[in-house]
Amino acid sequence: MDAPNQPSTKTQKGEQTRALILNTALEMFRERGYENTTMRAIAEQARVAIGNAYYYFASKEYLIQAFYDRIHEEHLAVCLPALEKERSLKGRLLVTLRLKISTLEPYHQFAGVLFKTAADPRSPLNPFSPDSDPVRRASIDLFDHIIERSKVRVPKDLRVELPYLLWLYHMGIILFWIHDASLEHRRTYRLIDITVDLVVKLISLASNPLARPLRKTALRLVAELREEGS
Amino acid sequence: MDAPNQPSTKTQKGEQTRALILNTALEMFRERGYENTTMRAIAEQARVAIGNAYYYFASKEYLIQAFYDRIHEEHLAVCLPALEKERSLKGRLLVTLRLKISTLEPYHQFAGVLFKTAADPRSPLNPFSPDSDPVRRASIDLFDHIIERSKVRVPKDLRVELPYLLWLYHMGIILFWIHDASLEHRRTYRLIDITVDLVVKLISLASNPLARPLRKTALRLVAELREEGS
DNA sequence: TATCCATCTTGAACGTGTTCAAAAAAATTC
DNA sequence: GAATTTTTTTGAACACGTTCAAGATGGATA
Repeated sequence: MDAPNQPSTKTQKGEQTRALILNTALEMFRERGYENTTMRAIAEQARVAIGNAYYYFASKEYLIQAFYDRIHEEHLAVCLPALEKERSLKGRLLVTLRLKISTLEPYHQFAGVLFKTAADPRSPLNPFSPDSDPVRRASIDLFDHIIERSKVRVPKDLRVELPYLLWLYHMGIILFWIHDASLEHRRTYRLIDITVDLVVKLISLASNPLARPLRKTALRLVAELREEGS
Repeated sequence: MDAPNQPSTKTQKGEQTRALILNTALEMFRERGYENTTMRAIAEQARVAIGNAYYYFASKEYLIQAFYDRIHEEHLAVCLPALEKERSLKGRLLVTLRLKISTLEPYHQFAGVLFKTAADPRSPLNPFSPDSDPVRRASIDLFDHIIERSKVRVPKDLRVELPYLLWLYHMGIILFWIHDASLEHRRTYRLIDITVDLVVKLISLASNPLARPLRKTALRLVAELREEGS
């Protein structure tokens, strides 16, 4: 059995074929959308037998998993340099979220399917599922980095949970963007502006010593909800 | 063209066939799950041609739409009587949410698919889509009724938005329940207990005259997000 | 070089959701 | 009650995602 995200390719040639299929698929998804791109069409375009696509990707959905990985890479590539110039938490969050949306931009119509499958608790694409673990961790790490190198100081208990909470918040923004039919997704950018402001103020409030009991209660709730099973 | 929720049945016999197919489908969904129930199997069990099922339900997904309607009816049937004995907002919310979860109980494994398709912005099953309008309205009305006949007094501006906000909150609870793998979904019931308490306190806080500016800002944000398009 | 074996590739075949032209049944009109 | 129109019912046919037994490839071993 292979590790979920380490596809079964032991050869350089295999790696090439895998990349070829994935690139072809993503390009076609971007151009025609997910539903309108058949596995047969992908295989044909990549000049490969249909069974071969299934050798590298267990199902059509698994191509989306690979999409997650790529989006995260692209986002990092533009986001990290931009973050160098920002020290305030507010500025850092703004930059990160705006660039996330612009990175996703070419895939907007495709993104619907993305969250459709992601919402199924039994789907491997569910952002909370084990299969998504690596990307999720990497994504949460980015928010950790955002806080770490900003000027804000937050209490330890909150500091620990904050990256995860910000990641959740950022998922909420993406969910909104998916449903956002406004021109150039202006409403999403507006939502980012407004809520980043709110979030930063809220963090500031929650960091106040007077808010300690309330913060403890809230964090206990969060911790409980994150627990698994039983 | 037919109204989305008024299925194309002009005859009493048609209505019967429609009901037969729907009942057969829901029973099979409950017993074997959604994916494991094929349209062919439904048609066979209902002793009907497969094309006939498609005459009444545009797609397999539309059977879920009908499921929404039925769940809401069943919920009302147990909820309204129980609400007669409760006058506090807290008690009324607790009763409503607990009974909602217990009504959904038999369909837990099926519910995953439900939200999977519901999350797709282009799907007619999206709770925000026009096709879902009637059920959504009815569901929001229930929360209106909960507030109206409780003892609480809230400012007009909040009062107007509150049913919708509580409906959103209740959707969040259902989302959690879908992912809840704990025994008898204890964690969901616990979440209800904790968050109902929070929500009631929050409403109380927000109703305080001192909170007026903050409340206005928050409500403006909500109103803006509810807006459609452009 | 010849043999071997893991890796990669193939495409026919299966079951699925869905469509549609045609037939049957029922309702309406004359 | 016959003719006509509307509504309902039928099932073969289509395209899709997916599976799998069989074959091809190419590097390691002898």
